Amino acid sequence: MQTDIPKSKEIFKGLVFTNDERKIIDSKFQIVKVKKGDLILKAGDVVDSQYYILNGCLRSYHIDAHGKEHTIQFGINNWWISDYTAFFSTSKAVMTIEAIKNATLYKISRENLEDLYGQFPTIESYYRKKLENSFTVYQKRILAELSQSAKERYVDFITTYPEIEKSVKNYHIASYLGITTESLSRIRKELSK
Amino acid sequence: MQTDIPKSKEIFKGLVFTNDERKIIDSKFQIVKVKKGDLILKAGDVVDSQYYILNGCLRSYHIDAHGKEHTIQFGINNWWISDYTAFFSTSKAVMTIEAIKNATLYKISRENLEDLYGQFPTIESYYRKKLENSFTVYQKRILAELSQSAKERYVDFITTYPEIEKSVKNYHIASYLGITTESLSRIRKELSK
DNA sequence: CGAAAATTTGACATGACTCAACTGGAGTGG
DNA sequence: CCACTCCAGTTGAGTCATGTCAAATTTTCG
Repeated sequence: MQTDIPKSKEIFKGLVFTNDERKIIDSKFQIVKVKKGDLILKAGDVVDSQYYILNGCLRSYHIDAHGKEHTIQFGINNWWISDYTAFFSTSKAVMTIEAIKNATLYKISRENLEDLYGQFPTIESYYRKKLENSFTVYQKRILAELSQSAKERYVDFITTYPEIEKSVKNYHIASYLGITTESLSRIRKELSK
Repeated sequence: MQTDIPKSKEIFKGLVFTNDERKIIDSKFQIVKVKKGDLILKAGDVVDSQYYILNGCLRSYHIDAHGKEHTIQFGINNWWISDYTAFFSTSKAVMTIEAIKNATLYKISRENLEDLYGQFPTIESYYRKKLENSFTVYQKRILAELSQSAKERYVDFITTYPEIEKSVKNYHIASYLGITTESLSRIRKELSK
């Protein structure tokens, strides 16, 4: 039975709960299995959930005015993914989230999450830390875009996220770095020397 | 007397407190006056405070490996400023914060802030919202850097932040947009036609 | 195996950078 | 009140990184 899987042990690894507490927490999450190519969220959708990634690989991307895709985030084991901008402001999604590989997710709604915040302060501070971390990661990315060449950013990417590199296509990486696949190809050729 | 200024009325405009509560809150903030050119934080410093800007204008910037400055944030009336990456992780500052104009700030230490969190849940959620907003702003900026030309980003900047444009030099804006002053000058010439 | 998808390559275009020189204004001091 | 300096902004010429478009090649996978 799916409901017997102790999701809280996966998700909140550092936190301590009693068995009864774990039952409550686990009941707030819903297992979602997606296949490669599936979209779990489309631009324009109402966003009322976020997703913990048990396994698999996903990416969230934005399609700009010229129809080009820009990857904002990849997600693998143990990461979270959603359109947070829309999730926070209860506005419509500007991002699309796609499974790059088959994946198993634990979905939680805003409502259930707020329930957990109320009952478990440690969960609220877990999410706060997560948000603070994401903020820091975003700031680093802004600085990287302002100060580094495409080549430097690519090298940083593959050294920082070797696990992600294994799971995604080069054109996904290009769309994360903000360059064309052709440019990425030339950078890779340069580096292989 | 400085301590009689009701800081909480400025800072937490939407929130309701009793007079006694306001006294407690106000006591956690310290008034700091800075002159144009002053640095309130330098890269390498320990960061244990954040600042509410009552008036004036500041910017936070990072100096990269080639010695170039990249402005991460401007701050004017009613905004907050700090090196949040360092503040959150209690690590050393990577940002420098400079007063662009004389300014009056309300400073709060991490310790005092955590006190307030404990006593006033509405303050904790005020800061959560603030963080969520900043996250959203950063995401927009990442997407702008990935998908827009320097000219488009400049136009966005001056329409989104007309108040800031008034207070800062063009070379500050250039360092925010990630372009040289020469390029910005050419963009402005183009637009003036 | 064969078709579709992903990547690479080539030729050329372009936006932004670099460096150096110049302009115009805002003080400042003789 | 002029000469001087400093600072911000502008302009010009040449360069470079990355983009565009088209075609060739390689990889993936049904």
